[in-house]
Amino acid sequence: MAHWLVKSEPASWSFDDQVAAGNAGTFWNGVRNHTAKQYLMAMELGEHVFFYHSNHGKAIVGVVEVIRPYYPDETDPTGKFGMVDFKAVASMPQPVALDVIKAEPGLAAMVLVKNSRLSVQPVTVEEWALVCRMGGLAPGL
DNA sequence: GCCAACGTTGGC
DNA sequence: GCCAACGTTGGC
Repeated sequence: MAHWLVKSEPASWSFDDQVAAGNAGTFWNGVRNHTAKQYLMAMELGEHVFFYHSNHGKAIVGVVEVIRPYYPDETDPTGKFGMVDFKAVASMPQPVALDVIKAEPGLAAMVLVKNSRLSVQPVTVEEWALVCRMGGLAPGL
């Protein structure tokens, strides 16, 4: 099972919005970048994904689960990009802020640190476990 | 197919 | 609100 991280501007779509969508979940789109698309396409059913708030927030605030793998996004006029469906799984008891991530040597290689503009990114098993621990979340998630 | 110009993202 | 980094576009 691979792990991932997606970014969302909370003013347009926040983790609270995701939680409000309940177990039925909802689509997550807005990817207009081919690298991000590659990762989005690689997501499999049941995989877990960190939910990061960019700009206002700048913290990993929760975990979502892939409940429907990649499918076309009809709102994309170019027809090139697709989306997945997520449902909220857990919110971080203690959100893990970007400056804390940057200060943690074990997370220095995170894509979030190295390529801050990529909106969908892979997370290694080690990074996943460490961020969960820092956020006060059970590592099994 | 190269590369300059432009647009967008996102941290500060 | 500014600006650096990066992706994309389009002229050649």
